[in-house]
This record gives sequence, structure tokens and C-alpha cells, in this order.
Amino acid sequence: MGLPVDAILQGDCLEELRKLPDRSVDLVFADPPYNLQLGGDLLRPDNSKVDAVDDHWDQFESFQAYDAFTRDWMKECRRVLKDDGALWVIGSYHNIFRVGSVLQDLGFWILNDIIWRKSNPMPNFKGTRFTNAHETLIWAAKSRGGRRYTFNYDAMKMANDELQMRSDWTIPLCTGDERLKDDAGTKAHPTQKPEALLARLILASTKPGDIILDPFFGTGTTGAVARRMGRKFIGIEREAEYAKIAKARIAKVIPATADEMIVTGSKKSEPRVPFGSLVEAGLVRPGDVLYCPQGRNAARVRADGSLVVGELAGSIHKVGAMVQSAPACNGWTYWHFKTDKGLAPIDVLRAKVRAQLPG
Amino acid sequence: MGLPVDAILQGDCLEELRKLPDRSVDLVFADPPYNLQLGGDLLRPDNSKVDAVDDHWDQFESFQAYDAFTRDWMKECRRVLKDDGALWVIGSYHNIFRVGSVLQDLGFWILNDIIWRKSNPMPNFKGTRFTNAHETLIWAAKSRGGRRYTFNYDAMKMANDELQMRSDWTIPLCTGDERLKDDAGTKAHPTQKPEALLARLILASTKPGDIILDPFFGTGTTGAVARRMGRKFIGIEREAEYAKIAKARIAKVIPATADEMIVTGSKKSEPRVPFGSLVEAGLVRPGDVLYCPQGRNAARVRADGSLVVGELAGSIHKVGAMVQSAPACNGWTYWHFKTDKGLAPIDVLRAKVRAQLPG
DNA sequence: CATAGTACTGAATCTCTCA
DNA sequence: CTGAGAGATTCAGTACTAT
Repeated sequence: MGLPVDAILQGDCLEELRKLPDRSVDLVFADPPYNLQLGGDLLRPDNSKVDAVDDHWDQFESFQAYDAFTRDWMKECRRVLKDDGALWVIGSYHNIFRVGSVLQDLGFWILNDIIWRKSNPMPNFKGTRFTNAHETLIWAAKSRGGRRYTFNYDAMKMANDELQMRSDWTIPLCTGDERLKDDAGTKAHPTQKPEALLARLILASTKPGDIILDPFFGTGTTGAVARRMGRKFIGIEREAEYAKIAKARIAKVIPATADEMIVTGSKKSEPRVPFGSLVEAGLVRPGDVLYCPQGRNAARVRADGSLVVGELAGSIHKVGAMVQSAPACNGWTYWHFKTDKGLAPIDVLRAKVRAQLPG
Repeated sequence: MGLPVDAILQGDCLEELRKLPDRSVDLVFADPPYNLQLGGDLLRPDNSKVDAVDDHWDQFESFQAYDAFTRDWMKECRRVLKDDGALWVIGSYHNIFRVGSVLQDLGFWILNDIIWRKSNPMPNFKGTRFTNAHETLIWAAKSRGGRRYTFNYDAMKMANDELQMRSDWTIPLCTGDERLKDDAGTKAHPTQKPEALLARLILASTKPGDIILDPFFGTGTTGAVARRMGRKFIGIEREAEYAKIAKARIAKVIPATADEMIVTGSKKSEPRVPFGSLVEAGLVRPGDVLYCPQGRNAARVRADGSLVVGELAGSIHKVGAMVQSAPACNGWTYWHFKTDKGLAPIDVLRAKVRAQLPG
């Protein structure tokens, strides 16, 4: 079966999820309903309806029902996820502890919990509690120790003025022009999420062209941001009205070109260059001497790219570690060669070689 | 049976709890084991080893075992709590979802989840995830619609410069003189909490003279702060060594008189706004062009907030410095965007975002 | 004595590839 | 599957030493 990409599937979340093939999407973003007292929305595992909640026992019953509902959609999402895929869920204290527990029980492996710190939350009018100024997102890999999830660490660091991005994100509520209104001018959806929130998590955890599944699509924030950022989406939404609004909204979005979506890449993704190839290329010659940053230790280069210091011999990394008595060492930044202007790290020479590589 | 007030009960948490009478304490603060599941050693970039929390008391066989443990101690705490009492629990993503679910299942009614936002967290050394920069506290009443819990709304508002106290609290880690050391100068307890955290929640949710129970007393932060703030405490701690340290610590505390109960206001400085967040917010778009003051140099914006000029790429500051061949550059004042009235510095956009931020 | 520089540390689920 | 080797990776703050 083909995958319905860049499409909104109007229908029941579970039914539509079941139609999707195994291991077919890269990311799931879910903003599930969390009204635990919503009798009409929640069914017990035996499909009986949950009544209004007022005493302790009923409350427990409704948690059970919510857990079952959560387990159902989340299990399907897990099936549909690729092995190197990941899940994001957002919620508040009403539901996030249920959601987090179920997610762990299903085998997802939590990577971070992220705090959406609202810069302009609604105050607590009655003065009975603290201003509820945040929501919680959970970011989880499909399984522990499975295939590696996507995390664009360097792009995130860049987006945060060259400091590691933290687990608390300060982002305003969705208001103003961004907030969708119906014809009467009232908000089209009660819990529309800000595009900035989706933009950050999509930039962090997907690559251009990735497929993002949103089983509670609402008015399509996920789809709009995915398209704007050169990603693909699949949205599931039960309410025809929301689906219609989402479709119109997304149609207006101009997709980014691949060129616009290039971000700061990691060093890990750069092609490997063995030190020996610098010797082969003549950038370093057998017999040359390399120095540690302060110039105290000196090593001699051999024709095969190994270094020699006294009795010690081995790779640039191994010898670097040995002369420092350190458990490990990055030889590329540790060893230096002499230039007119002083010592320069051999990493400079590696960069020269990389610049000439194809692709 | 008399209540052992201002005392440390050395023994197993459950056994000691069972000795306490029903409905006898006003508040429970619990800092249970987090059930971290660490891999091997973790080295920093400078090759020093991270001192991990690998103590035996943090080891559990499974989530099920952890849930059962949680249910046991929490059930007893609920019994011991007065009907107008409340519970605070602290945890991280490793355990807080389990804890929150169990708490709801037992009939506790969540009032807020509070984020302890660490101003100086440990970084993620390997660049694999977001910096884990917060912990979560749950504040819950004994039951829904039961007798009214204590919340000192005005004291909290006063402590927050006349603004409603929010659900995210920025507080530094416990370091320096406050951190208890053993004779060898190493930390006495691996997870000592800052007194400022306890001070805020005690001020918010107890009255002078109230009794605070801490079933995982450790080195007695709860007791020390309770005493300092004119509250009473009961601490339970299994390890004799911790109990001993706690006892000595608390003995040194001078209880405050009522008029000394002043809360230190939070230091405010201008919040940092990364350039990347302007891109997320849509104030600048990937592909947009920025100009130097005279309009000669032009740079293209990428989705992660980095700039590109020819072969050069990096932050607004770095690229600004490079195009000028200067050692440093303030990108906020150097780079400009086009408006109807000519060029304007991007600092203008930053001011817009800052105007919306919380302190 | 003041200032600059070095060392150390904090509840952390912390690499990837190829043989 | 495991093991070995290449090589990538940190922020805020305190305490102490050197100049």
C-alpha cells in the first residue's frame, strides 16, 4: 500500500492508523486530548462509556479508560514508526504522567522531557494555585539501544547562540495573526500550538524530506510547519471542520527549497580522512616532527601514518593519549606542525584534504 | 501515640511510616530515588570522569518494581496526612511519570506541576540530547474537593516582585558552602537539594508551626529549612551516616521569628534571546538576506539561525567578525534587515521578543 | 591586595563503525 | 554478537594558585 504523504486522513485516529504500513514514518508528533472528564470521548477497554467523574472510584475508572485510549493510539504509532524514528507527545499535568508511563511501558525510550515555558500564560484568576505557565513534551526513541535517532545537535546549538539547547524552551502562546479564527472571529481550535514550538522540534529531530505523522492533527500546525521546513506530513483528524481548515491553511504555505533547509552539520557526518592519507598526499612527510600544543612533546611521523615518541608508537590518537597518560585523545587537535606563524593543528591539513574530496 | 516532632527516625521508610498515626502531618515532601538507568562511565571532553549516582538505593529491577515501591510509601504518606494536607514529590523524567500516575491512582489531586529550572545544570557532554536542565515537582492535595489545602498566594506574589508566581522556578544547584562535605572534602550526599527550593515550597504551602514529613530525609535539607522557617519536621532516613549529618546540620539552624520570614527576590537580568528563536518565531525567515550597516556585505539566514556569506557560515557574531576581519563582532547591531524606511538592525526584532518574555 | 588563570564539579538513562 | 579503534564532546560557578 502506498503511503498517503502530505495528506489529511479524515476519520477516527485508531482506524486510520491501522491502515498505515509498518515502519514507514520518521517522526510522530502527538497532541492528544487530555480532558479526563470528557465522557463522550473516552471509552473503557470494553467500549462502555465512562460517566461523569465525581468520586474517587469513578476518577480511577476514568484514568483507566484514558490509559487504555493512550495505549491504543500509541501502540499503533510505534508500529508505524521506522526503527530509527522518534515520538514527541505534548501534555499538561492532567495527562502527561499517564502518557509518560504508558510510553515507557510500551518500550519507548525517553530521550528528554522538554518544558514549553510560556512567555505569556493565562494568569490564575482566583489566586488558588501557581500560574500554570508551561506544558511538557516528551521526546522518545522507538526503543532503548535501537537504531540511532536523529538529533541535529549542532543546528540546535547554533539556534541557541552557540550554547547547548536546554530542556526548557521559552516560546509565546499562539496568538495574533497566527491564531486561526472562524468566520465569526472566534478561535477555530481551542488548543492551537505555536508554530515556533513545532519548528524547533522538527529542526531538532528530523532531516529534510522526512515524514512526520500527527494522529491528532487539529488545524494542522504540524503540517504547515513541516511543509514550510521541507518535510512531509500525514495528518489524521476526526472533525471534518478542523480538517477543512487545516487543508486550506497548508495550501497557503510555501515549501522551503532544499537549499534553504541546509543547517549547521556535525563533524561526525564529515567524511573520514585517515592521517595516513595526509602522508600519501605529501602534506606531511615521513620523518616530520609533530608537537603537542605547548610544544613540549614531540613525535616523528612514519610513512604509514603512525607516530613515534621514544619507545611508543601507534596512531596519532593512541600516541597522543599515551604521552598525556589520558584515557583518550583526539590526535587531530592535539598534534601540531610548525609554520611561519607558530604551531598549527594537523586538523588544518585534514580540512584541506576534505575540501578536495568529491561530493 | 505521640508524634515524634523535630526528630529523625532512622530506619526503613515504610516501617517508620507505619508507626505514625493517621491524619497527623500538614505536608509531605518526598525526594525518592529516581531510578536512573546509567550505562558505563561518562567522560567529559577534558577526560575527567563524571561522579555518577550509582548508589545501591537507586537500583530497581523494573518499572513494575519501582511502581510498587512508589505505591507503598505514598499510600502510607496519604494515610498520615491531614485531610487539608498536601504532598510534594520531586523527580526527573526517569521516574516522575511513574510517580505522577501512582499519585493520581491513589486519589491525590494534582494542584500544579512545578519546574525547577536549573540555572547551572551539567551539560550534555556527548552532544546526544538536549541539556537536561530541569527537574519536576508535583504538588497535590490529599483528595479532590476535600478540605481546603494551604496556599499563601500573597506571600508568593510578594516574593515574585508583585507578579503571580509561575509554575517554573529558576534556582541554582546546591553548590559552594551550602553543599555538605565529609571530612575528606567530598560531597556528603549525591543529590542534596538547594535550600531555596524547599524554602519556596514551604513558604507557599504551609503555615508557621505546621508539621512537614520527609520520608527520604537524606542530609536533612527539609528539616533545616523547616526549622529556619518556624515549621516542624519529621524525617525518615535509612542510612545512619546521612541521619547523623542531618542531625548536626539542623542543630546549627536558628529558627526564624515570624518577622524574619522574608523571601529573597529573584535577581533579574535581561533574558538572553538567541537569534535562532527569531527564525522560529517567523520574524526572520530562512533564506532572508541581512546586510552590514552600509549595505555592502550581505548574508543569508539559515533555518537554525546561522548566517552564510560565500563559503563562510556560523553565528551572527562569528560571521560578522569574519567579514570584517575583526576579532569579534556584536551581530545584533552589525546585521540589518530591509524595511520600508531603509535598513534597521536586527536588535529591533530582539527587543520585540524580549518585551513578551517573563522575568 | 587585586586580578588573572587553572582546576574542579553538578540526579546523566551521553558514540559510531568496522572487523 | 563483541571488541577495538577512531575521534567527537561542556556550561556556570566556585575554589584555589600564580602573578
